[in-house]
Amino acid sequence: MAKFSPPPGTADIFPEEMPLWHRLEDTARRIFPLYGYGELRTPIFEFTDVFKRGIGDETEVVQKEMYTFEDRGGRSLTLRPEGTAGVMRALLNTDIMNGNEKRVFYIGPMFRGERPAAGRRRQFHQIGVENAGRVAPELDAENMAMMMQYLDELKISGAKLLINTRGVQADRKPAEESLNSYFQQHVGDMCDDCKTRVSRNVWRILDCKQERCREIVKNAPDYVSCYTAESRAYFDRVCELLTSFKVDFEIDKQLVRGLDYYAHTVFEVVHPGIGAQSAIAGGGRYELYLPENKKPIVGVGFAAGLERLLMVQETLNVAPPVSGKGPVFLVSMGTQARAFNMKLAQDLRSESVPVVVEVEDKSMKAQMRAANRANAAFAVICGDDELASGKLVCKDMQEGSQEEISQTELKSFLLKTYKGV
RNA sequence: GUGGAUGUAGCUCAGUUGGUUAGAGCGCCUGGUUGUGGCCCAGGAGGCCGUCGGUUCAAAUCCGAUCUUCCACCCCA
Repeated sequence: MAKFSPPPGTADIFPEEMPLWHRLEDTARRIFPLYGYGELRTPIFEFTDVFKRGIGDETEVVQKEMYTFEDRGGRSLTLRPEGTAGVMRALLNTDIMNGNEKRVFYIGPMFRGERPAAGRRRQFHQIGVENAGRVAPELDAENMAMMMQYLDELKISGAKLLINTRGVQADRKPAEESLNSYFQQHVGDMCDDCKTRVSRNVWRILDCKQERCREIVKNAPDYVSCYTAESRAYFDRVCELLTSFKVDFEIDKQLVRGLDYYAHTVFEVVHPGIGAQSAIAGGGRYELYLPENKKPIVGVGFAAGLERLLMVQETLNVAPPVSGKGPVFLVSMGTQARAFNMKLAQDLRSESVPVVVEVEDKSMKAQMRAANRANAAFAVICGDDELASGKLVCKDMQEGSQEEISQTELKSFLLKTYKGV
């Protein structure tokens, strides 16, 4: 039991739940190409510097959540805690830095050494999208529209899109100063965490959950007014476009995201009812520096947490995908019949008909029970009589009716019902 | 990393103020006359009561430690 449980924060995903996962993945593979995106697979671990530089040395993720280890050559490697940095590392091998746009998406596990809780795992799974190489409000808006279409296809209703702007690097200094001087005045009334945030990272104070801090945040200065007119126009354009796409959104000035590389638009999709971790997808525009890269890579993208999407689908009672027709269950009475059935099974499988055979010498009753449990569509019975007459008994498990049928007739019947041939 | 709950058969859970061979439902297995499932009936298998240590004549039940799971915080998807 406990002895055989997987490491904390990880989980085995069994065949029974796989259809739900495949729906998330298949939908991504169907929707994202409509916008010109292709799937990219990058390694699950990278050189540690890719994340240190890419995500930001100061971030919580990098400081205390990474699974870092040395390989035999003494290189420092890290299990990827997010997708963007690795994707950009891969795209650097293309001509992305010359203003060429790249559109890719990825699906896979991420690793963060946090304490597990509702919607938070140490190995979790994300589907993410990156549009790299160009800067344009059109791309930001399109990215969010695509994300919302994806969620819509997954029947995720009641999700709220929150957006905000972080401006560009030059905007942040004046904005930070204005926030700083305000919070300095209220330091005494803030929670312990926020007291240190005043000097370390004022932005974090904006999304503190403590009641007393929220009161203070309410009257915080409008830092966006410190941005340049250009940055504000960029954001306004993004909002206009979203409106014209009929994508509902809400501007949330308290939305700040934890990774250093964000610039301009940031956004998050939240859904109530899955616990404290209500963000099911999030992203934004970024300027990302990789080791030995003087110029940042620009792009816009988002990632959705698959476990959280599944949680939402569960609370919304989204119907599970309809499963296909159950298999053909071959019932054998006697060893000769079983040998016959084993061969027949191979023959049918080579024609893509799903077949299950009982290999132990069990009673007919037991085999029929097994057929029922396997959700078989048909049970085909073979015993001494059938071997002698050359006619098998085929029972429709749904109808309960059965008939004698020759092997060749059976085969063409099954091909027709399973493949429509 | 901090805090709060939790841990008994494959699953969901009972187990009274510590007292003999630890229970139920579901699931599983075998039967209910010769080779027919789902319903019903009967029987059966399956637990060192998370682990280690302590208190006691006696511990699933009390105490401690540890681990797991769950939830919250920090942070994020």
